[in-house]
Amino acid sequence: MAIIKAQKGTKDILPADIGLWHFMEKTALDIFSRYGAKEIRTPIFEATELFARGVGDTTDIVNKEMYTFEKSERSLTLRPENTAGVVRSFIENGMHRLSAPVKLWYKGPMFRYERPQAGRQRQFHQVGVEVFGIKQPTADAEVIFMATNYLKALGLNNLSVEINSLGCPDCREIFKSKLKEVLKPYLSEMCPDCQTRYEKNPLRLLDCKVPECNEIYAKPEIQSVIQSDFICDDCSSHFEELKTYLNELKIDYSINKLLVRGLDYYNRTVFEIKSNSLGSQNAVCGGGRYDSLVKNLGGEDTPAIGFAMGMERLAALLNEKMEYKTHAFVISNNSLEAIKLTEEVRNAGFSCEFDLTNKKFVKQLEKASKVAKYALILGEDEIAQNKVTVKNLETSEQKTVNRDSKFFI
RNA sequence: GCGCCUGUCGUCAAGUGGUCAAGACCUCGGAUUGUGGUUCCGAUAUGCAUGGGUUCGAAUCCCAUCAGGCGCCCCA
Repeated sequence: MAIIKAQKGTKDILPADIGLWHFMEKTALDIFSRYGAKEIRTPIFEATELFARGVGDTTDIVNKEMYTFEKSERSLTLRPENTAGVVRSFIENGMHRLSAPVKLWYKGPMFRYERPQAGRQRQFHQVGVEVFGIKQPTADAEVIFMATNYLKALGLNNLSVEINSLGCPDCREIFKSKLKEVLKPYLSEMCPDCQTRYEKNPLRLLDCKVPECNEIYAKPEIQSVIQSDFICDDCSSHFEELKTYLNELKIDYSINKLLVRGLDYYNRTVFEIKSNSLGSQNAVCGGGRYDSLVKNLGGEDTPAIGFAMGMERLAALLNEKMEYKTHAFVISNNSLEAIKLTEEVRNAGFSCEFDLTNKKFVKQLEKASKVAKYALILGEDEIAQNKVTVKNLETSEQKTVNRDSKFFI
């Protein structure tokens, strides 16, 4: 009979890798807590409309990548990202009445119907942070600190931070129309993708990889528009203040004027953190400010900023195996005594196992050396004297001690 | 949705039309009569993703399907 396999783009996280995931999750709790962030867990599925209104119905994520299904005449969707869900919960639970800022973090699976490739799955995991209620750039800085400190705590150093400001809706519209105007004469020479982007999201034109397009965009009159500081005075001073904080705190970053991001809700600050050892899906973190999303979803007008990180991509960079070893393995040909001692050690708070099949001494020791740090040898002599021989399986040191002493620590 | 590549034991892998489909690791059994990870012996694919086709003969050639990898698009 044919076996049933995991679905395309989904993966098991096996015991051999789970240590790494526990490490990422524990570090998230540890680091984000230092900033006063609290974990929130929202449902895996939400009303489809939440994503259409929240993420934006012109985005690819909403247009072609959602897992949507009908149940009891409702249209439901497996969350493709978690900002919309967290915002929904923020509004629904009246969190705007909590003392600002409200700092939330989350981790969990997300679902996007895409062609899988390196660093991209259909079910993948994100860990992210959202900070609500602060319009000042101090929040932008703090969110970027949270991201960089988390990555540092994981032991990831060779990552580059890129930032940009998209401006507010007003100044962005002016920039968009300027850009479209200067590009209009070349529209017919651009690649088909760029022609649709020209209408849909002109800002995205700029990081096209087709050589012909790049030639066009390299023209002086177009570069002068791209490189111009189009953002208004308020947006500009917000961005300058953020840069001051990053400079003073010695965060290594660069400004990428082409950094746009694909979700509709961003304004002002956007940022990405990239690795150069991940192939083409190289962003481990993406985030930005979304000051109008809470209001657009029906809540009180509340500024907000956040980020999300792809945990599979982090795991790919953290290639160390963190396999758990059992603390102790009891070796004895007396099953009853082995059970008793094993339970004693477990009750003292340590992981412990014994050979359930009562194999020969040598086999038990061999098994112990594979799975445990210590062997607790309980032979005829030890039982008779109420003792146990404790052997360190890495150093081979061993000593025989009284059974009731704290030998296992 | 598009392009390129791949699919042999749990894992890595040899084999490119004609002996019983190498080998290694893992796993399991045994030997060495209480000391392993670093000894020795043995077991483990009538099967080469699946379904068709070509051929006297196919894991090896062809087609389709499925799955995987990489890239485009997009994104974490």
